[in-house]
This record gives sequence, structure tokens and C-alpha cells, in this order.
Amino acid sequence: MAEATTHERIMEAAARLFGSHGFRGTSLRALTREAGVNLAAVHYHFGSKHELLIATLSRHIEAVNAARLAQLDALEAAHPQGDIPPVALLDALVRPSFEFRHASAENAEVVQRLLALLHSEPLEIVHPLAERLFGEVVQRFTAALERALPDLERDEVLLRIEFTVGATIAAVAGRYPPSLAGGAEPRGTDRLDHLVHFLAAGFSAKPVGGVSS
Amino acid sequence: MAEATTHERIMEAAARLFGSHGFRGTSLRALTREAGVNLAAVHYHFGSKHELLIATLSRHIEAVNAARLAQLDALEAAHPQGDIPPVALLDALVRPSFEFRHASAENAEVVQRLLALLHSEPLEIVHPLAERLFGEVVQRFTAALERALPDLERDEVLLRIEFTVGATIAAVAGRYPPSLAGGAEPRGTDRLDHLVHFLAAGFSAKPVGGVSS
DNA sequence: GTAGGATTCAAACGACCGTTTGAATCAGGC
DNA sequence: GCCTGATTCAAACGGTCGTTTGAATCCTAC
Repeated sequence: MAEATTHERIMEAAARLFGSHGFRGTSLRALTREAGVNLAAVHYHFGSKHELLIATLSRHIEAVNAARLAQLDALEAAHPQGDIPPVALLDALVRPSFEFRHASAENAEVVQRLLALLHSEPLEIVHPLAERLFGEVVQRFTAALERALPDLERDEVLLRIEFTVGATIAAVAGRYPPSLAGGAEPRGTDRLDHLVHFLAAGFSAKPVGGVSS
Repeated sequence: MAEATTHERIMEAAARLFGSHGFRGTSLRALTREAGVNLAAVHYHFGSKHELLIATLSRHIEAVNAARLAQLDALEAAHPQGDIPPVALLDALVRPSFEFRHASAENAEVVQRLLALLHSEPLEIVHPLAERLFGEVVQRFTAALERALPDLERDEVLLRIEFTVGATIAAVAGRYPPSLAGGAEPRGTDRLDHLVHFLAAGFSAKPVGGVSS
């Protein structure tokens, strides 16, 4: 009974292969071979290759987002007056990405590649998906950061969150050649500490249009 | 004689289509139809679809990198003692991406998608390419930032450059749904100012391992 | 003007793709 | 035991892909 169901086997293989070869670079034949299931099983259980991608993306991202929101909930519970340190908020936003990344060697390369996929698909596909997957997280963290940094206007918080997401993807993916990184590079979750520190300093900067507007 | 050569027509169409549909999402038949050239011309002039991608990537990225290095050269010439403000260095690193992005409506979506492509290709392909394309820029800017921020160790500078690249890609791409951005969003090169400001604050943060190591 | 290399062209090759089909197999309620 | 719906299976469908081929055409140098 430890046998994984066909549905699960397909999702695991999809995460693995979409992650390592991209969506278009993964054929259903290779995927079903890896999963040890029949070729037609994908269409029986998911309807199409594209819907399988959506399901795979959703499962992984929702797990990370749940951890983000749980950490935010804990912070808000611990600070009823709303005086949460920005660095703690950024930690809550960023840490789950890293921990999921390092949780298992298997899904190590999965999520960031899937996110990169979001960057190479047409906007008509990306926008509704991103809204559904990230809407709540962005709203909750925007509100919390606005409260923690009252000097910043809402637009500026949103923009800095956008920078944060980009920096986090780069940090988690870690796809820069070791030769460019100059050999000895901080590894593992060390990078998380450095990133949160860097982002907290960025968020603490005074608003850009300090005088005007 | 204003006729573009076949070689140029292919490169222009490649930038356009690889940018909007991705590498694997662009067929050579669609590409050559767009360029108005024969299907076999790609292999005659470039050898293969993959080599065409390399040529396209190289051309655009090298143009941006040349602008980066030119701006850095000007800064170093203006500050012979090496006292370049970090914000100026970050401006030199980031600005060319934005200006190329907004230079023409045509290549508006090109580069960042091509960069996203780097994130979805296997590391064996990405590493040598990234090293060839970005090696000099990373080395020059790392050295300059080390000089401008003597508190930081080399590894920390490299890591923060990695964050910078990620944040810049996200800011230039601007692929976040307007609904998540909360409607009124700073547009155009406004984003550049905000990004440089944000990054400069991040770089000015004290080193993480201030006490130990 | 003609030889010869550079370039373009239409056509085809073999391979792989996502998807569909319809029969075979399985599981469980009656 | 059998019936029924859920699941699995091998096989095929139509289409598109990157690449190759070999002849046709263009251009330049003599």
C-alpha cells in the first residue's frame, strides 16, 4: 500500500522533468516512462499536458505560500500593535522558498525552474495564473509592510516586493557559474540570511520621491 | 540598398520571436516566414537553431554590457581616487538594461525573455554561455564595488550582485499582473530610479557576518 | 561572357509530438 | 458470479519539427 497512485506518480515525474527540462522540453512519452505509467494516463487524469503543468505548479507553490502565510500569521499574533520588524516580514516572505528548495534533493531544482517558466510563457497565460497563485500572499504582505514602514506609499511597497521576488528567485535558483562567483561561495541557507539582510536594508530606504508627489 | 541582408533579417526575426514565444516555442518555419527568407537559410547562415539562439543572445547582451562598461569607465575616469558612490555604480550596472528595454517598442520584450530562457536551460549550457557573456562585467563591477564598499568581503559583494541581477530582471521584465500591482504603478524609467535606490540601500547594509568569520 | 563560389530555393526525410481511440483489465456492490 | 464504472493499455492519427539535399540562381572576378 506504499504504492503511489498513478496520479501521484505523474505529478512527481512532472515536477522532476518540467523542472529539469522545461515544459516544452519535456515530452509526455519521457514523462510517462519516468513515472512508469501508460502514455494515455496523463490525459485520463489531467486532461492535457498543459493542465498537468498547472496542477504541478499549483501544488508546489501553494505549499510554499501556505508556509509564508503561516509565518506571517505568527508574526501578527505576536505583535498585536502591528509593530513587526520589516526584517521579520521579509524573512517570512523569503524563507519558505529556501526551505522548500533544500527540503529534498529531488525537488531541489523544481520550483525555480517552474517560476522561470512563468517568465517565458505569454502574459495571457501568466497573469491569471500568477494572480490566482500569488494574489493572497502579495496582498497580505503588502499590507503588513505598509504598516511596518509607514513612510512608504503603497506603490513603492509593491514595487519593492517585485524587486524582492526577483532577487529571491535568483538567490534560490543559484544558477550563476561558480567561476563568476569567484570560487568560495556561501552555500545553503547562508544565502537566505544574506538575502533577507540585503532586502531589509533596501526596504528601509527612504521613499524615492521623498519631496514631490 | 536599404535592403537588409538575409543574415540580418533572420537575427531580427529571431529576437522578436524567441522573445515573444521562447526558444522551443518558435519554429524555424514561423521564424523564416516572419523574416521573409527561405527555411534552409537558417542552417546555411547559422548552422542550427541553437547556434542562432546563441548569436541572438550574444548580440543583444553584448550591446547592453558595452554600455555598462562604458558607464563604468566614465565613473572611474571621473574618480581617480576610487571614491565612486555605490549608487552610481549600481546605476551603471542597471541602467543599460532599462534603456535597451525602452529604446524600441520592437525589442521591448526581447532581452528579459531571453534571460528567462537562460533560467530554463540545463546548467551545462548556461554556465559557459553566462561566463562568456557576463564574465568581464561581473569582474569589473565586483572590483569597483569592493573598492567603494571596503567593509564588504568579496563573497558578499558577489552575492549581492547576484541579488541585483535577479531584481533587475524582475523590474525590467515587469511581468506582474496589474491587478497584483494595485492599479496605479510607476511606469517606464521611474522603475529604474526606484530600483537603483533600493539596491544602493541594500549594498550599503553592513556585512552579515560582521562579528564572526 | 563566362567560370566558380556564394546564396537561395522547393522538396523531402526521419523523428517526435500531443492527443484519441477502443479494447482489455481491474475493483467493488449486488 | 456477474454487472458496471473506473482505470490501464497498445496502437494509431494527424501534424509539426529540425535538418538535409541537390538543383537553381545570383554575384563577382577575370
